[in-house]
Amino acid sequence: MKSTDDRIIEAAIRVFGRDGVSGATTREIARSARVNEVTLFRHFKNKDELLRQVIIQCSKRYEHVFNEAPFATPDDLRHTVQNFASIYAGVILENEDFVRTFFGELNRHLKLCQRLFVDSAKPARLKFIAYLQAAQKGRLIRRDLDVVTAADALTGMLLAGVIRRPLTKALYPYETFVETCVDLFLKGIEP
Amino acid sequence: MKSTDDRIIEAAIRVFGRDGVSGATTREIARSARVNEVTLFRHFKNKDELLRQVIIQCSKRYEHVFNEAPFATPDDLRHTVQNFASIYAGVILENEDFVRTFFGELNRHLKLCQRLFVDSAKPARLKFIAYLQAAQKGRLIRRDLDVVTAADALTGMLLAGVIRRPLTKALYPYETFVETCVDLFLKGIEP
DNA sequence: ATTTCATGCAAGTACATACTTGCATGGAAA
DNA sequence: TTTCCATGCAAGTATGTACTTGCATGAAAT
Repeated sequence: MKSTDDRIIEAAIRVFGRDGVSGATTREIARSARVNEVTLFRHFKNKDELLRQVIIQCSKRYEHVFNEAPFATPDDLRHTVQNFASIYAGVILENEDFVRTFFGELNRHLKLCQRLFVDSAKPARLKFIAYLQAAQKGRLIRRDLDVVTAADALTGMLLAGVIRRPLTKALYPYETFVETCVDLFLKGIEP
Repeated sequence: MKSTDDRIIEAAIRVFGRDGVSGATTREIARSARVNEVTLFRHFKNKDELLRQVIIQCSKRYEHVFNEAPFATPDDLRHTVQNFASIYAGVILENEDFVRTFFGELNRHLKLCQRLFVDSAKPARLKFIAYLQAAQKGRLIRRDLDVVTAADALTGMLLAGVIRRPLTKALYPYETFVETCVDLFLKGIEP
């Protein structure tokens, strides 16, 4: 049995993702959580506080997924990149609407978005970059490449694929797109 | 001397970009256009109609930029890709807030966003893809690559770079990121 | 000189939304 | 059994926002 807090947060995630932050109403969130609107305000001081808790909750979740799934396979660069890309793509695809909405809110909620998108993925990002740097020392990646920027270029492709998905899903499935991105990246970093 | 219509649309572009679609108020748009709020409603039936006109106006602008700037240089793949990337990056970077906001609105205004992001860039996109296909026939690009998806991967990197910019600009300037993307892409498509 | 027209301004309407208060209820803990 | 405590419900407040109406004004067209 889920706690009322959790039900409200789950509902808020759905409604924020669907209607946007200022488009989401406390009434609709409460309705979606099957809870009286008053109960919502008994659990969360106000809409802003609810938003904060939603972000904190989601950040923890993302961080957990990133940290639980080991992606680095020693001596197998291709495999490592594929794993990393697949985990990263998986997380954002599962939270497609939510992710899209909050990138749209970047200017209006910079701090929260930083926690949501940067802090939660930081350990995994650093681990991936460290792996690339090691591979670069081992001559598996060309020396003239800035692997930090390159890593962000990879996640950027995957992110854009999700954000644009409603515009492109008639053209190709997202999985195909991810494959091409990984393919491009791997060929692109070769010496 | 700019027409009142134009002043209102310019203001709406700014305010929509800054405050989001449902966050933007007609009062604030009017204020920003230095026009009485009543005047705004005399020129545009309602907020939705103003939104439509804003999108139409911006689409035309983007389309114009894409069509005016010739990027294809025969027999110089690198140059062509660089040109295309630089034009594409230029347009979205100049409209950073607006672009971010409306990608966040993709689910809620699919049709308008399609016009804004897909239709306006369609001719340029097709031209670029045709160029890549020709280069692929000329053995400048590896045969196993799906150039359509690859082209979208390139624009995806550039787009994500802009959308994430408030989160990354402390790390590297956008221009550096664009260079790395083009570099990765060019190496990635080589036979 | 007269008319036309775009605009400003003051005021107001209707509605939605965030948030509050007071009371009733039912189930779990004491 | 009694006491809590979380919740529901009805009602209400305060504010913001889209949008309207009526009138005044000044500049340009006739």
